[in-house]
Parts: sequence; structure tokens; C-alpha cells
Amino acid sequence: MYIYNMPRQKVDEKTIIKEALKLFRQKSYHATSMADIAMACGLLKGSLYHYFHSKEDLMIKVIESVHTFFAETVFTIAYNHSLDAVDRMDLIFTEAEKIFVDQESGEILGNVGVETALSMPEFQPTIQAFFSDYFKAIKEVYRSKFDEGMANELAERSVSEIQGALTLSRIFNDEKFIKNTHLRTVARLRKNA
Amino acid sequence: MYIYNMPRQKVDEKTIIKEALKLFRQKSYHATSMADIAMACGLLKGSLYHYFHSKEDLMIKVIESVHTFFAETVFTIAYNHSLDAVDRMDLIFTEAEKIFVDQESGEILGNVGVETALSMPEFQPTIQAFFSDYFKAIKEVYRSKFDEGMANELAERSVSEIQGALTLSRIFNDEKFIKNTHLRTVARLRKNA
Amino acid sequence: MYIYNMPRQKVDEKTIIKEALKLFRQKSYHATSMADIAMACGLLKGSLYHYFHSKEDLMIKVIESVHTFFAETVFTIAYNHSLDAVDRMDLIFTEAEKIFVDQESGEILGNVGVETALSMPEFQPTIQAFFSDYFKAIKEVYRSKFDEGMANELAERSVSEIQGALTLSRIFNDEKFIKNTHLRTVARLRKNA
Amino acid sequence: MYIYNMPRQKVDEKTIIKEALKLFRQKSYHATSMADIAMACGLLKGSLYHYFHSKEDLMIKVIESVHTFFAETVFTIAYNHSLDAVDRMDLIFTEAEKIFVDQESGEILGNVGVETALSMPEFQPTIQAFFSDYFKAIKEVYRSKFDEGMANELAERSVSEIQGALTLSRIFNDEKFIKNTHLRTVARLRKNA
DNA sequence: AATGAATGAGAATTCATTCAT
DNA sequence: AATGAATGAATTCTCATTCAT
Repeated sequence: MYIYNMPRQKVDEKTIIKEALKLFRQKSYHATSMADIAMACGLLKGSLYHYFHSKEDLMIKVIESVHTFFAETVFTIAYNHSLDAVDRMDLIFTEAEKIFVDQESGEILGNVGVETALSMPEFQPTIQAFFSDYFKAIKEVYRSKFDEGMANELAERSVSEIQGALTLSRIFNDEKFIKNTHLRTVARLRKNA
Repeated sequence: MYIYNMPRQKVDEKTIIKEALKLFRQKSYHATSMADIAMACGLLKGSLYHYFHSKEDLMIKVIESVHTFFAETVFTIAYNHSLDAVDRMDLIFTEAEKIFVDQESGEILGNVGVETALSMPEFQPTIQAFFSDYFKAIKEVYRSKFDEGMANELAERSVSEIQGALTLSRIFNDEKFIKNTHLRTVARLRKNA
Repeated sequence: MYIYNMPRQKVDEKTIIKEALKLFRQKSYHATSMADIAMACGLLKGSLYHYFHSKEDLMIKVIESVHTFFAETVFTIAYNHSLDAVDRMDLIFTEAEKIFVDQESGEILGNVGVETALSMPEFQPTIQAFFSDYFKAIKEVYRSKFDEGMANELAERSVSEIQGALTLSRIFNDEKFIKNTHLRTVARLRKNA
Repeated sequence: MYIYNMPRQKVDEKTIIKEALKLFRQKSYHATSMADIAMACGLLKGSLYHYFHSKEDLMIKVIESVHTFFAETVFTIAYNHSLDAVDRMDLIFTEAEKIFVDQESGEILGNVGVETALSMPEFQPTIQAFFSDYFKAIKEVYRSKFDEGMANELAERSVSEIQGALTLSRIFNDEKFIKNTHLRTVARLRKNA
């Protein structure tokens, strides 16, 4: 609620991106207004334009920030060859799940992303960039145990499965889908050792 | 494009649902206006309210119509025990792909559905009902070859994989994801015979 | 003032154009809001978009309506060769003055037009079209007494003088500038008979 | 275009007035934002308020600066009785044209002024003061050859004609209107010698 | 003097919905 | 059944202005 003459808030770009991400995840891009985001930051809506040219610009930066966060905390694991493949895969899922479940840094590329991309094609490249990196990371893990062609196929399949499991987890409000995918994927990799 | 004095179409509930489905798929629920839908039907937006109480009501009926259509053309295959499991699975994918790819009757439950459900929780039960039936059908096929527990697990996994593949197909504008999932799923089932 | 549940107003495009013209004249294009115009019509601002795509669209139609009105009531006099040149010139001024002074149908092409055209070049052709017709009409009158070249020069000069007199009349809130121009122009033409 | 870290300009009131004048002329008062002006000066918009209380205040000072500039470079010629009337008139036009055409010091009193005055009556006195001096100067020239009444009439007419020619020059993007007015006015004066 | 963050009011525009005809 | 005019609330975005640092 806005209180007249409230003390001037100080925020920064990061805070706004974080709050926007939270809301876009909860309510989708289209159903979240700039006023919603501003209020979550303790600002008035006009103030957001100090940081971002437009809602679209903000969305792009939200997507990029999720991408960066994934790159740093998840994808990077795939390239750590001091761990064996099974451990890397396990860790990747563990870290990704934290993010998926987390209210703060949650993932939006899959579900929010797709629907948003339908109406706003300008988001597509940014979303594609994320999934390309995702795919590359998963493939890197499989390459420790499989040839190029097989690693490719398995990576494509795993990313699909994870993405679908996330969808189902949201639809049924039940994390079991993503958790089961985790267990199954790691188990299969171990068996194939 | 609106054409002035365009020939008055014969419209009925079905036509409107079909046109709405097309638009929701193309542009998402939120980015499609009642005026868009009306125009596609050769009506003015006020006229839509003779058929549907609200945009939400229309969306619910769109989802239900997709559900019915899937039940009749896809899920039913799973229960046709005159075909063997591999053939049923193959046919299910073949039919489903037709729908996914088709501009007219296309699927919206996964991608559009999720994002919509986020902002409009009233859609969730309808969407869940669809996926429950989907899951049951796939499981029915696996039951021909596997025990309850295994069939369950495999069905959960397949539905996830299909759903994720659809997401990726849309993001990358490339049907290979859903096609590869088709091939892999049938191949695995055949091997396990 | 908006009164809740006020009876639905009925207006038409012409009414809106007339009210918009009045306001654009009084307050300039930029300082007149769509809400101002709507209120003057007894509508809410959203309703204007039923008739006009945008404020720009409305402005274009306002300009065109002034042009049409001038063509019908003023320029047409120039081509009525049953009157002699002096009478035609006199009548042209008399009719134009009515319009310039009139709150309802007032002229906006010169003063409002120029400044508006600076920030919105899309208005320029419409405004130029008006002045071209204006010039042609005045020249037609001079042609009864002068050769082509002289008529051209005199017309250019008269249109300039009228336009400038209008500017000064507005700046000093004094109709004498335009009235004196009327008298001088007719007197000169009579002398040259 | 804003260039990041652009070299800090030496700004003072005069610079700001000059830049504001340029922009008001190009885009009109209403379509020019304080941010536009600040950017043109290499400042941020908040900084303008160290020099001017408000945008209106700035506009007033812009108008006054044009007035002063005209007084010093144009009107003063009228009172230089060491030149004959024709030469003074010619020189007045020559100097005024330089200003009208010039991007830097250009005239705004007529076109921008009128429209602005409509929405902001507080500018009216300042604009009237300018035209009064303009009128007095032109009349002074005519007084060398005509009696009080005639000089009055001719001055009124000349100022109107110049002002209208400026309007037309802007509308048609063609300097011929103001140039022709120059030639005609001087020629008439010479003939009447 | 200058910044840059924030304000708050108001702009144009969109849109689901209503309803008299 | 269909229209088309109107609503009213919401939305994105702009902008003059303020002010602590």
C-alpha cells in the first residue's frame, strides 16, 4: 500500500530484476504489471523507467539474469572434470532443483518463457541462448561415458525430460515430477558406467 | 485484417472455439483479445457474449474441447488391445503429432496452459484432468509389458519427455524434438519386448 | 464532471471532430488530452477510440474537416464568376472571418498547424494541401484583373498577410489585424480596377 | 543521441537558453522535454533546475533572449537615420532573415509562440512585447516617407506579411515566402520614394 | 554545481464487458 | 442473434519537479 510522503526508497537494478522475476514466475509476464513490480520494490511505477526503458527491456534482463545465474551455479558443474560423470549429473540436478523450487531465483525460461515467446518473438533468441547452454552442459556430462552421437541424443532427451517434468510439477503443484527425473537420470547414468 | 462487409460467416460455438484455439496457440491467452477472436469469426466482439459468459469461460471450453479431441483420437488408441503395445505407442505418437503440428486443432495444454494457469488458477483443474488422462493412456500401453510400478514410472517419464519436447520444439521452431522423442520411445519399447 | 451511471451518451464522429477542433484551437494540440475531448463530448476517454485509432488520427480528421469546410464555404466563392473580383474577394474575407472568429468551426491550420507540424511531420501534407487550395482560390480572384505572374505574386502576398494577421490577432487578442487586412485587400483590388 | 561519459560541457544560463531555443524551434515547446534540453547541454535534467525554476521560466527567458537579440541586431537598424529608409528596410530584412533561417538563434515568437501562448497565457505579455517593438521599428522606417497614419497602416501590414510568410515558409519548407516578402517590401518602398 | 534516484500526476491506449436497439 | 456504442478500469509510459548526497 502506498503511504503518502513515504521515505524515499533506494533500490538497485538487481533488486528490481529479482522482484520482477518472482512476480513473472508467480503470475506470468502478461499478468504482471509494472505497478506490481514497482510496489514489490517499494517504488512507484514511474520510477522503474529510471532503470529500464520498457517492460520488455526488463523482461529481457530478467531472462539474462536467470541465464547467468544458471551458468554460474549449474552449467559450470558440467565442466568440472575433477568429478566423475555421475556426481556431476547428480550435482547439476541438485543445484537446478534448488533454483526451480526457490521463490527468489526461480526458473522461468521454460514455462513462462515459451508462452511469452509466442506473443513476443523478440524474447526468443534470449530464451534459445539459455537452452543451448543447458543442452551443451548436459551433453558434456554424457560425453564422459558416450560417444558424440549418443551424448547428443541423451542430452536432448534429458533436457526435454527435465523441462517436461517442470511443467508437470507446476501443473500438479507437485515436485515429485522433477525429483523423479533427477533420480532416474542419475540411476541410468550409474548403471551405464 | 478486418475486411469491411466481409460475408457473414455461419458461426456457432464450435467455430468460435476453433478460432479461439488457433489464436491462443499463436499468440497466447493474454495477448489474444476478444476482438481478435470475434474478428476471426466474422463477428463483433460484443456478439461473443451470446455464446460465452466471459473470456475465461471461453478458455475453459477451448481446453475442454482439446481434451475431448485428444480423448477421442489419441487416448482411445491405448485401450485398443487388438493392437500390440509397440503399434499402439507408435500410433499414439503419430496421432498426437498431427495435432501438435496442426494449426487448427493444435495442442495448448502444455505451454499455453502452464503460463495461463499461473495467472488464472481456475484453469488448473481442467488442465490437470487432461494430463491425468494422458498419463493413464500411456501407462495402459506400458502395462502390456511391465508391472504396475514400472509402467507408472515409464508413463510419468514419457509424458514428461513429450511435454518437454513440445516446449523445445516451440522454442527452437523445430519439430525434431518431438519427432525424436517419438522414435526413441517406440524403439525402447520394441527393444524391451 | 463524470457522474456515475450517467445515461449513455450518443455522439457521432462529427460531434467529436467539432469538439476536438474547439479544444485544439483553444489549448493547442499538445495541451489537449483525449480525456478533455471526451469530456466535452460527454464520453469517457476510452470511448473515443471507437471512432478514431489515435489522437493523431483524430487530428488529421479535424484538419481535413476544416479544409472541407473552407473549400465549401470560402474557396468556392473564388470560382463564382457571376460575381466580380472585388465582390468575390470581399465575400471570401467575410466568410473566412466568420470562421476565424467562430468558436465552433474556427481555423487551426495556420497557428496550431504550424507548431503541431513541427513535432508531428505526419501532419504536414494535410496542412500543405489546405494552403495550396487557399492559394489557388485567392489567385483565381486576382486572375480576373491581372496576368498569371502578377496574380501569383499577389496571391502569395495576400495569403501571407492573412495568415500573419491571424497570428497577430491571436497574440494581441484583437481582431483588428484580420479586419484591417480585409479592408486593405479589398480596397487595393478596387483601386486597381 | 546521448553519449555515455560525454565530455562535461561548460554550461551556463546562456548555453542552456541557446540549446532550449534550438529544440523549441525544432520540436515545439510541448514536444521538447527538460531531459531533451539537459541532454543537449550535457547535463542531467535535474541540473537544469539550478538555473531555472521551471520549464515555463526557461521558456520565458528563451523568448526574452530572442527579443533582446532582435532588438540589438534588427530593430536598432530602424533608428539609424544615417541610412535612408530603403536601405534600412533592406537591412532589417537581411538581418532578420539570417535569424529566421539560422538554426542557432532562430525565431520562435511567431509560430511556436502563438501555439504556446494558447495553452500558456502567461507567455502572452512577453510575446506581445516582442511584437510591439517589432511593429515600432518597422513603423519608424515608414515614418521617413509617410505620415503617422499611413506609417502605422503600412507597418501593421508588413509585420503581418512577414509573420505569415514565415508560417508558410515553415509549412512548405521553402524559404521563398520570406524572401519574396523581403523583395516586395523593399521594392514598394523604393517606388514610393 | 551537479547528480541520480524518486515522485506523482497524467498521458495515450487497450480491453473485457454491458446493453439498448 | 447480432450490432455497435459506451463503459471503466487497468496498462504502459512520460515528464516536470524535488531533493539528499
